[in-house]
Amino acid sequence: MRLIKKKNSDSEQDKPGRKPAISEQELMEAAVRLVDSKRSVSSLSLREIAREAGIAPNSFYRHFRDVDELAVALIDRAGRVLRGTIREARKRLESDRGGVRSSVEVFMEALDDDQKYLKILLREISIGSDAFRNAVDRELNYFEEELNDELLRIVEATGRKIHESRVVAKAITRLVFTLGASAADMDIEQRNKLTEETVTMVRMIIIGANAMAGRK
Amino acid sequence: MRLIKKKNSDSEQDKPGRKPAISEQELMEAAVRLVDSKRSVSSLSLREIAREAGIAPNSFYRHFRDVDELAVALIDRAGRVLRGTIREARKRLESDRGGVRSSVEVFMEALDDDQKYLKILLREISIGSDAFRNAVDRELNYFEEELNDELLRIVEATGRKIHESRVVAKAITRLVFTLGASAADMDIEQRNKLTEETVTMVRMIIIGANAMAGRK
DNA sequence: CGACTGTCAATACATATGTATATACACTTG
DNA sequence: CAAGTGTATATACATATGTATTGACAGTCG
Repeated sequence: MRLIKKKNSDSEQDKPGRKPAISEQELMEAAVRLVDSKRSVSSLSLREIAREAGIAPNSFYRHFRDVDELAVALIDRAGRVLRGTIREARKRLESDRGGVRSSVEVFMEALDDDQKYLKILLREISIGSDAFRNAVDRELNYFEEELNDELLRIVEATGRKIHESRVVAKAITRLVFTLGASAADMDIEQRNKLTEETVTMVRMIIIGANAMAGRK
Repeated sequence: MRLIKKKNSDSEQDKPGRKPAISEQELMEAAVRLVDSKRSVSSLSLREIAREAGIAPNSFYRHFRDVDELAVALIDRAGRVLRGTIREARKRLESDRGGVRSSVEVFMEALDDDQKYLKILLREISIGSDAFRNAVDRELNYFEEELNDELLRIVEATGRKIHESRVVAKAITRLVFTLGASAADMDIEQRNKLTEETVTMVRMIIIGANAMAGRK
């Protein structure tokens, strides 16, 4: 006998009889709330999410066909957040010296900022449905491509050479993502240490790639 | 009204009234059989595993308290396989030139050899209970340490210097594991390409670390 | 106004899960 | 042989899950 009605006029309303007491957004947030260090999105049950969101189990279907569909939507959202992060990191990468550190820092900070979204993306790489994995893969490749572009730009700008820029981009991407994922549950101190290490690793790769280009 | 009895006299028998129609081994294998590209060990249900193993659900308890306990046992087993792989890779790493490639190859081959075990370890890093994650972490650190030892040995032997060998070991470990995990579901051609890339990446890191040590 | 439409809740059901209890069997040991 | 022990089974139960059905309500449009 619930008579509570909740209006949300902040999103688009186009169709006729439309009165969403809850939005996809809110459902996604409910799911995010349930994802902690030991639970993956795809392991959540429909009823669980509905419960957390305060709606009847069946109402879930009005918004998503599946939990998986919700999950993909989450990844897409995380992707958007990530792109913002990339844009920021790119800016800071312009100069070679010091650029690496602050780029990595941007990424690590993003783990806190838009909090869970990025964490989720990082962690759920290995699990979940095909659709899910594909969504994550898309984001990873996007990151890789962006990084590659940036490397090529730097090469052109500085006149320095680089060996197999695509492989360099891939190595850096995988490393940063992997380490970022494990950083998600760390305290500040540990994370700072990890950030330092990551910076060193990235430098090693870049310097190594330069050296290999030189020798050739 | 099952009267089928299965004897297995191949394992140890110490306690008095002992007649395990099924062994922990077989239970673990049943679980492995159920783990495909989209299912993690920890997502399997007790009943599912029991069904696959051909025993009653309750019989599961005679061997493991939990599915998680089974999972940890699996990781331990994977660890043992991994250590064998490391030992092999180490041998081939002795010489710097060509050693990297064949070491990486050993690792990639191990993905097929003892098949699922390594795959499972690689994939389940991000999911599962704390006990599970700890078990995986232990193996990762072990690998890292071994690699570090080897790097130091090479440094001493060749007189070449290396910058922050621990970080180098960590970078290589994470990279190889991450890429190995994604290689698990690839066809031969793709995997060969990935192996090449991985070799290049590892070389970049080592050369970069050498260069950084030189500059210092 | 009345018809329509999209959103939600309530109820219900078949199925799956973890586990408690009780029991049958086989083997060891005295 | 009788007792004890470990292994396995069958049955049962409370609970959780995905989803089908039905109906209530609020907005929109004619």
